[in-house]
Amino acid sequence: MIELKGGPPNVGIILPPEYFARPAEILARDLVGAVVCRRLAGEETRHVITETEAYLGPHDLACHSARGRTARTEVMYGPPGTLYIYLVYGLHLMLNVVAGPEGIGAAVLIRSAGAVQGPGRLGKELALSMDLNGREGCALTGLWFEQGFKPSRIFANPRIGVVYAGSRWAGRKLRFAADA
DNA sequence: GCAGTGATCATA
DNA sequence: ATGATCACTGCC
Repeated sequence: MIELKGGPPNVGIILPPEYFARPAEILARDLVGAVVCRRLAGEETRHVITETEAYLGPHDLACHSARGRTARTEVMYGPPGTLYIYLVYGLHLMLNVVAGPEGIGAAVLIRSAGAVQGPGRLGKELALSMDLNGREGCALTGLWFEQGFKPSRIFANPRIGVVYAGSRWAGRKLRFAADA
């Protein structure tokens, strides 16, 4: 487990798959302040993650895996650290990482990073494509995560766009954002 | 405020 | 095969 202590921040250390092998609720909180990195055509870009959401598994009615294991949700059941990408509203590709423990179908949605606010815009900024779906987040894939900074303050609020899940789940504070 | 856009999933 | 439903955004 990687821990940020006092002193100079350890930027540039790639988060290994084991890092993601924790409950989504914990992981989502810890990923705020981490860095999402992309390499495309030889160019590397980095954005500090500012907003995430946790999707806990089949018991979480807002989670895709609550509808069972399907062709789309299959990758959520894969190893932690796997990228889960999907299209919403016919337009926007969402970036998620599978959380642990393996096999329960939990993931963390990366909503905002750097100056880019909103998961759809982030998908565009990172030039996501469906062939990243199911791949491990690592340098070879061209999309990975690095250790970043510990935000001074993190807010927890209800997730966006999940009212259909009912108040019990829509109301839970599973969305995490850094102090702006 | 709401139209656009297309994969996905349930119903048949 | 058909139709409703979206982890949203941008322009009215």
